[in-house]
Amino acid sequence: MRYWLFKSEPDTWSWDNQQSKGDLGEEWDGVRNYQARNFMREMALGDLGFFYHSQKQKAVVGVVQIIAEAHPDSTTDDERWECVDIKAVTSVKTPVTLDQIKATPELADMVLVKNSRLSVQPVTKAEWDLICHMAGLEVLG
DNA sequence: GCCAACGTTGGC
DNA sequence: GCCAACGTTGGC
Repeated sequence: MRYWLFKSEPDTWSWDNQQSKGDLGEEWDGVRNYQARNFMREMALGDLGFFYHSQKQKAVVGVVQIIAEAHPDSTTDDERWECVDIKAVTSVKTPVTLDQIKATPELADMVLVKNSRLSVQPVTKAEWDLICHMAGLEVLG
């Protein structure tokens, strides 16, 4: 079991949008970055991830699960680009903001902090557990 | 709205 | 294979 973080601009695709898809989930399409794509190729069915709102809110707002491993991105004919499907699992009780993450020494090495432009990124088990705790969630996975 | 950081593209 | 130019992202 590995852990991930998916970043989205809420104006483009929000947590509400994601939740409205229910258990059917949705393709995490549109990624045009090799690093992000490579992480998606590493994802396994059942892996969990955080759903992060960039821009205005800048906070972890939900938990998602991988429901389909990497496959061609239906929004392009360019076969380089692949994506996974994810579904919403649960909303956080309390959003965990970027400010909080930055202010937490144990989270200072997160990719979210170190490489703020990467839209799909790995999260360590320790980071996962701590953020779940900060979000008011039972630790999942 | 600005700008820094970063990734990609294309010419050489 | 290098590097300048360009486009995009995301925090501020």
